[in-house]
Amino acid sequence: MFELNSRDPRPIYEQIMEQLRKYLMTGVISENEKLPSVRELSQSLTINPNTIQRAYRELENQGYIYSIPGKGSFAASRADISDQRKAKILEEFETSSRELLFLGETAESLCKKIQSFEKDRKKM
Amino acid sequence: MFELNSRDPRPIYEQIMEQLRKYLMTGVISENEKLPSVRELSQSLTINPNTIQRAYRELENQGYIYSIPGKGSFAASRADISDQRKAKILEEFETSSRELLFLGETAESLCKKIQSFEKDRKKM
DNA sequence: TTAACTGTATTAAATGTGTTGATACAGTTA
DNA sequence: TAACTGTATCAACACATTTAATACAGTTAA
Repeated sequence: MFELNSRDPRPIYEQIMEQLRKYLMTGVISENEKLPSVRELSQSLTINPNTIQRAYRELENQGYIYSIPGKGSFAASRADISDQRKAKILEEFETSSRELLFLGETAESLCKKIQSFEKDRKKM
Repeated sequence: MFELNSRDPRPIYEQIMEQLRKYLMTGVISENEKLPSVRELSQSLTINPNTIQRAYRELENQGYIYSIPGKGSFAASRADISDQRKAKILEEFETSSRELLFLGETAESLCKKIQSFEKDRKKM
């Protein structure tokens, strides 16, 4: 389910966070679904449990997952994702949009891309 | 002109890169305009010249600026920005757009934002 | 030509972050 | 009770970032 890319310069815990977000968005993981345990995932990826723990802790802070001691970690509902996290994504959206416009992309071409992203979502 | 934010967790050289890109996009710095020299900027920011040098080196690799030994560093034209850099920005745009759609934003609301960004540009 | 600028390169040391490893404690479940 | 869960802590190591001190070469103006 989870995979690591040794060429990726980002920290391992960030790679895991990104993959889990992606699985949530694409429906590979559903709301309230149980995630692999810290130890289980650390064994299957051959990395230290502390690294998984860090990824899970930050994902919980951002509202993507919730953990119950003794039971496990679970995917949260998208309504639980923190406003702080949403604000950060909006900022990335604004920054990249403005730079693409600066580079010559038109508003129309960017809007078309967004509409095609939306179509991808509806296929699920 | 340039400022550092000690609360910003990003490396200093990245903060400088982001500010220069922003100044280029907003027209604060024009094409072929001379930038502060490595030593000058390092003194005004009270940081090591090597850190400025690194920011300038990477900005040059991405095509945002060009340097002439003995003369100085200058803002490049937007046409010189590397395709690799453009591809990276497009990727950030796609990632943030898809996640915002997942979080409930509509394609229409995102397109409206882009159109307002475009209006901001035309005011310059 | 000299002096004072420019960019660039190199090496070493200090610091912070990411990661590992080992260990421990408490709650849950069969 | 045994085997799971999450969580916490500490020490050690690797690596990236930053500083510091120099050095060299091209440009420019006095």
